[in-house]
Amino acid sequence: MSNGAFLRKLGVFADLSDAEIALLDELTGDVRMTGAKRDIIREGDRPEQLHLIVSGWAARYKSLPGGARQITAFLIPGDFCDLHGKILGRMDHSIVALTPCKIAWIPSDRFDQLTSGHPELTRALWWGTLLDESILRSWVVNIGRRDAYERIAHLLCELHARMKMIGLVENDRLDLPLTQEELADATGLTAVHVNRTLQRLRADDLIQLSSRMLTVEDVNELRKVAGFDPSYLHIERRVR
Amino acid sequence: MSNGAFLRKLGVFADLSDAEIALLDELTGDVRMTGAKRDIIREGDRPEQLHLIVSGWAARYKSLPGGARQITAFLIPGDFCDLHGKILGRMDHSIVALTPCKIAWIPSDRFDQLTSGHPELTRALWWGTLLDESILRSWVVNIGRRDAYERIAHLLCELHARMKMIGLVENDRLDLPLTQEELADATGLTAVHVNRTLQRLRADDLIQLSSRMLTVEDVNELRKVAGFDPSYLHIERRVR
DNA sequence: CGACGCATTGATTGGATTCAACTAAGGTGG
DNA sequence: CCACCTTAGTTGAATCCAATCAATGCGTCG
Repeated sequence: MSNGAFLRKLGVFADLSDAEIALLDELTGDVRMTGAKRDIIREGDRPEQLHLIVSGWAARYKSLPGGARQITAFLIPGDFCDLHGKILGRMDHSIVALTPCKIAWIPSDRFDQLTSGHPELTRALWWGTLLDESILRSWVVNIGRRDAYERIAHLLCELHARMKMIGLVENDRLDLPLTQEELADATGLTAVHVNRTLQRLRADDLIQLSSRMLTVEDVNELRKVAGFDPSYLHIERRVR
Repeated sequence: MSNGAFLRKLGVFADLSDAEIALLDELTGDVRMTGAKRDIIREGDRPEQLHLIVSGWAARYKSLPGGARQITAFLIPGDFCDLHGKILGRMDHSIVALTPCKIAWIPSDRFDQLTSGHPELTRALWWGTLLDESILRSWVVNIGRRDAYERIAHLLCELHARMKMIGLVENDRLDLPLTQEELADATGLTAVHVNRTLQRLRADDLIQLSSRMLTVEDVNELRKVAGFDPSYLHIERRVR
């Protein structure tokens, strides 16, 4: 199934009926490839299509006048690119593919039909955007109040947990196709400092990271130094 | 009208019918006072009531083991405290009243009725949470990639624009009842450095700030140094 | 009036940036 | 198949922005 990650993610929140699952499945019929380093969506766009990551990594980012860039989210399979763009009317940031990506294109009017007729499904999608918001809050805390060492540790914990949620972690080992520059733009650091900090994390036997594969050597210890509490990811099945 | 700010804010997005406005109006019947420095909601709560700020200022925040605190949002009249808590099931952060606040308590089941029967209203509320998310993204950029001077300038621009949206700015003058420590916890700086930076902003004739009143002396110049682009606040009426 | 919260100022320290050079790996084309 | 080029990662030295530590001013409220 092409959008398995998506259904798996929504499934954490909602008990969707077979009919609703069929509807979602039908949405993701039009899947296209995007090359690495290509913008998927640009700031200012008024989305007529919704985009859902089926495979690969992407990032939301904003560019500043001086040339600096800040990444505000990493997108992995099952994540929507532009649900908020659809509802707010205009994208206030851009999204770039970090690796080659498979992306499902969903016609905007399909989405409108869906949300006007299926309140439970609407809530499930809403839930998804609120999870994004929750992650964003953790980023503010991370960048605002943690030093580089804790900060990178925390980001790695997040990505480890999220990848696990969609079934892409085995033995605490996962694909992490991010350059040090991209990690820097996400954590508000420089690539040089990210490099030195990763070396410390490796020297302290917390992680292994090379050729785009991350192994978390000691999950508990990494979470401890990061001050990572996974509850903000709302992974446990909600009582309803 | 007690919840004028709220309706004004939603009105930016949605053309609500008189019936829908009446529904919202009825929701906000139970208004209570909360004293300054009191927590309105605590991390871990499972909201049975929704809270809407009617008057006063509040802040979302997370506390870190070391005692540090990061504020992730300022809440002003018309803002919901815990919509996401309702949908996600559990609050992943706390909310504190920064001034005495009037807060509308909304029974949770009322909200469920509302969202299951009124898709247009649901979308309007969803829109509100997506606006929060958009502001959060700008905070990540702000803290991640701007220096203290630009950073505080940007925050002041945001608060100026948001207060204007709900009609609480006159002649670029507004109530800003935040201590320098609270500004520090929001910007990822220390109170000492906030103090020095505010002095620079005053010396450069960009702002006046004393005894909880902010006057923006030169909006254009302040926005320029901050790199502030208000479009992320989605203030302009959406084409629908 | 005394105490407390908040703002202010000075001196010092330190984490992260900047600038620059260099290595390693991978891809391409002659 | 190797010379060439590009991209990503690594290392060192100097610099700087913001943090830290500490003391003082000041207003206001019980």
